[in-house]
Amino acid sequence: MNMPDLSRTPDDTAAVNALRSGVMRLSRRLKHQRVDESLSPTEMSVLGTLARCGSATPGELARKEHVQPPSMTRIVALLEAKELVRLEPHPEDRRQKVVRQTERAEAMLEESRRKRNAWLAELAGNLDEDEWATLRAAAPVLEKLAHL
Amino acid sequence: MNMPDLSRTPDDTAAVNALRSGVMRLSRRLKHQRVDESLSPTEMSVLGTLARCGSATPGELARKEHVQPPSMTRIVALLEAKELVRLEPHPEDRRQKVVRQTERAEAMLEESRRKRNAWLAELAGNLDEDEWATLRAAAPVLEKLAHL
DNA sequence: TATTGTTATACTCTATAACTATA
DNA sequence: TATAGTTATAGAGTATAACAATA
Repeated sequence: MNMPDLSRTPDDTAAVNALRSGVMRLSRRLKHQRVDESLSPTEMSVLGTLARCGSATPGELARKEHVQPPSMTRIVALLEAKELVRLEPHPEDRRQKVVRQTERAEAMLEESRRKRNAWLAELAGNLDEDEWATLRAAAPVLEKLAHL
Repeated sequence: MNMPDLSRTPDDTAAVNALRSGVMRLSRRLKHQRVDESLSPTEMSVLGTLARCGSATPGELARKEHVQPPSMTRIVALLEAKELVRLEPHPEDRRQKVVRQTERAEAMLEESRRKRNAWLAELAGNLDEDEWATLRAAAPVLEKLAHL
């Protein structure tokens, strides 16, 4: 039956709470610590996704970012206005569109990565080596969890 | 000088990106997966904080949740309307107030913990033991990071 | 004067519902 | 009929600015 194991260890409840509260508070701070004031966290995330995938349709992006299609329409429009993405016709389906990042987006991402790294590194400077290693290991798992 | 170490390892940039994107997406999903539809994530977080600290002033809560004071005023008012917190006069400073959780909040938190645990456990069921262990270890570090 | 908290107001992000065009 | 995307609209959550009460 593939039952979810609800009682792995006794302290899982505490871990779930800490995870939720940590994620929520950190996300609130990340919103403020945006590098480019004119780009929302989701816009940044979309650019990151495009950098990895090369290109995607608005629908695919909406599913990946866990956002509703109308929200993605708006986000893509904003990114296009800033010349960070380009919209091309879909080769096989005239209903769909292909979203692709521009060279400008690539440059901006590089710049933004540097600044963000500095900010988080400064924050992480208050962590000891073990704690940082834990976090680094957890990062990909968090991403996986967010996608499930 | 206590310089932040910007170059701990070469893959830190990737880790920072994964951490940010994972945190943002997970927070978006967490918002939807709220147990009690009538309670926002921050309201839940405030209740969690109060459960740990016993009591706090609105100002302290705003700082802990990384929210501006006017936002906390509103949140506390909403919680009070739901009879989940009680406001008492501050014993030494008549400008301040003391926010304290009610018995009702305690019961609700217990109920909510159970449901959330089930939801996250189901999600975490798709992770293997190692991944879950990593996440459990990372949870307190995430909280620490959010507080820095 | 400085600080705590509140009121009034506006903004950002996202959602839902209804619509258009294409499959 | 079903699907991809858009338009119009509303709502939730937070912020900033201006203010009141107390220190």
